[in-house]
Parts: sequence; C-alpha cells; structure tokens
Amino acid sequence: MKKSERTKQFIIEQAADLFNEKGIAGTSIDEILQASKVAKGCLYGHFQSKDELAYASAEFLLDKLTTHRNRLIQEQKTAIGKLTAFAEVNANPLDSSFIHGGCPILNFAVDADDTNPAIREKVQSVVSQTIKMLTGIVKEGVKAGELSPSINADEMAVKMFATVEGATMMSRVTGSPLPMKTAVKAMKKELASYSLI
Amino acid sequence: MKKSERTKQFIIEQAADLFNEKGIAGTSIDEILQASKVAKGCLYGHFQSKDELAYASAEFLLDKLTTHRNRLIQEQKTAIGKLTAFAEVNANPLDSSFIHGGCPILNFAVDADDTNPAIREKVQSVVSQTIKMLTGIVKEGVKAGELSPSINADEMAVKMFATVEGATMMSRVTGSPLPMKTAVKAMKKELASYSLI
DNA sequence: TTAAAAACAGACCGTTTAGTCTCTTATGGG
DNA sequence: CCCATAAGAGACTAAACGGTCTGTTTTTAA
Repeated sequence: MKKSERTKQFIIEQAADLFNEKGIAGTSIDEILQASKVAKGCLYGHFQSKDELAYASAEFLLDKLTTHRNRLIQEQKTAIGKLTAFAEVNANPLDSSFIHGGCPILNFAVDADDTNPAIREKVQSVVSQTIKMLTGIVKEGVKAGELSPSINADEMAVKMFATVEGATMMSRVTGSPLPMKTAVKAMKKELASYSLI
Repeated sequence: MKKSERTKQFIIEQAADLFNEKGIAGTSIDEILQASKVAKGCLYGHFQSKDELAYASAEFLLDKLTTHRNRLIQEQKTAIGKLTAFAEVNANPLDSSFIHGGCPILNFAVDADDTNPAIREKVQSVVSQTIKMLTGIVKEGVKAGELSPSINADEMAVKMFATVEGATMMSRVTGSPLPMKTAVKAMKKELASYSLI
C-alpha cells in the first residue's frame, strides 16, 4: 500500500466518524483537516469535493459494518445462531469502540434520503442485500428442519432488521442500552418459538 | 390569535418541514425566509437564534404527530385495534401529505443525538411516553381478557415502536412502501397470535 | 542517484452563513 | 380615530464555508 493510498484511507476513516456523528452538512472541511492532520491541498488532491469524500466515507463505514456483521453470522452454524448474531451486533448502541456515532445505515439513510441520491442508493443496496441474506438464512433454517415452516421468511427478515435499527435509535436518543436489550430479548424469544430442535 | 402569533406559528410550520427533510445543519435561515416569506428582522424578532427556531420546529412536528397518533388510537376500543392503529400511522412513509420528510421522531433523533441536547431530550420524552402508552395498552388488553397473559407488555411495546421506526427508515431509503407494508403485516399476525377472542 | 511526477502545504478567493441594526410600516387598545 | 408600541423589512457585518492555486517537499521508478 503506497503512502498516498494510506493518506487517502486515513482521511476517509477520520472523516467517516465525523460524518456519522454530526451528519454531512454538520461537518466542515476544516474539522476533517484537523482530525486527519492534513492540509487542504492534500485533501483536495485526493477528493474532488466534499460530496465525493462524504460518499467514500459512507461507503467505508457501511462496508466495515457489513463485513463485521457477516463474519459474526458466518461463525454460527444454525439459523437461530446466525439470526441471533445479527440481532446482537448492535447489542450496545452506545459503545463507540467499533464505530462512532451509531449505526451508519440508520445515520446515512436519514441524513441522505432527501438530500444525497448517491449515498441514498448506496444505503439502499446495503439494506436490500441484508434483507436478502436474512431471508436466505430463515429459508435455509426451514429447509434444514430447524425452523417451523409456518415462519414467513421475508416478514421475519424485515421485522428483525427494522427492530434492530429502530431500537438503535431508541437507545441512542434515550442514552440507555435498555431499549436495545429489551428488543434483542424479544427477538430471541420469538425465534425460539419457531425452533423445532 | 393575534397577527404576530400567526406569523410566528407560520414560520415554525414552514421551518419544521425544511428541518425535518434536510436536517438542522442542512437548512439555512435564507431558505426558511424564502419558504415563510418574511424578512430576517421579522424572524429574529420572534426567535433569538436558529437553534431556538429549530427546537420550536421539532416540538411542533413531534406534538403534531403524537396528537394525531393518540387520536387514532383513542378511536379504537380494543387493545389489538389500538396497537394496529399505532402500527398503521406511518403506513405509507413516502406519503408527505401529513408531514414532509418522514417521521420526525426518527429524523430529529438521528439529527440531534450527538449535536443538540435540548432536542435530543425532547425526542427522548416522546419516545418514553409512547412506550409507556403502548405498554399500558397491552396490559389493559391482558386485564380485559383480550390478550394472552403470556405476552410481555414492555417487550411488545419496544418491539412495535422499534419496528415502525426501522421500517420507516427502510421504506424511505429504498423509496418503496413495501418494507413498511411487510412489517405491518407481520406485526398484525403477531398480535393476532396473542388474541383470546 | 536522479529527475519526473505525485503528494502536500497553506495562503487566498468568492460565496454563504448566522446574526445585528436601523428605519419603516402596521397593529390594536383607548 | 389616534398614536404608542410592536412587528416587519432589508442593508449590513464578521466569520465560516467549500474550493482553488501556486509553491514546496516527498515519493518512486528508472
């Protein structure tokens, strides 16, 4: 990895945290320069505009999250194990050791849905792929005889994804992990009710 | 209602839509002046700062939403009717005839959670009150013999609220009402499974 | 080692920003 | 109807904004 590539990547990573926490419009180029310790000429040598940097930052955080999430899911063998792993990824939405400022899917979706078509489409594709993956997990679970055939794969996928994102918002706005903990507990119970083993 | 009060209220209403759609940092005073057709001296005669106007705008939309929602819920007699009414308030998150730019709870929560403590607290109180109300509805339903005592009121309340907010985000970012429709269908099924009548 | 090219630094520019101030107009109680 | 007072209009300011440009340093392939 060349020096300049490392610099570019570092700028993206520093900017990503700021964009995710304070929104795109709420983050200034000067703040990014301060955080990444580079000068303006350097930043604009790597990116044509703030918008281009914002897109790269959103892409970076979304990829980081989905990669992490997919790895945790793949570590599980059973459908319920995989779905539980998915539900628990954001188990504590106030812990910023992995990603600062909360779930980037939620943040960039709300930030960009009315103002930034490129980012909106990127988030949209992440949402679609995640739903597809979850639906696949449920269907595999039914096929393997682990889950009751009475389960509706698509409904379960959408409900679980929506619950995780909504509970993230609730926990962050109330400053308490309780809503997320309650939601995770409820999802686990519901999954258990479909278990055949 | 005096003329000046009507002017102030009109500014709040016009600003609220802009803040809800584009975020607080993403909305300029000039845009608000254009939308409300008043001059700067007028706006700053009614509000000390952009922040004060943003707070008033958030409060206005949150009150508008909860008032509407509570009325729809009170029209229903049964617990399942009330909970269904709650789930269906945002039945089409792309329809902006009532409120522009999507659910203000979600939008202001994400916009303000890291940047605006006053608004964050206002949203927090709305979230808490809504959960309390939903929990009460479930408990009443159990007490009345309408719902199975096996239902966990708090878990159901958190799960439903989170699902509605998460599905709103999904539908808005994908530009399709389908995620919300799927989520509502799933919630209705789940409620029906607890019904004793 | 060296020289061409790429990366970087930071002064600079025009625009937009939130907010102020003064002057004018309109309101509404007596 | 009157006129004191409040509301509104809009030019103005200083600071912050995103973005450019030129000069300097560093990298890297020959």
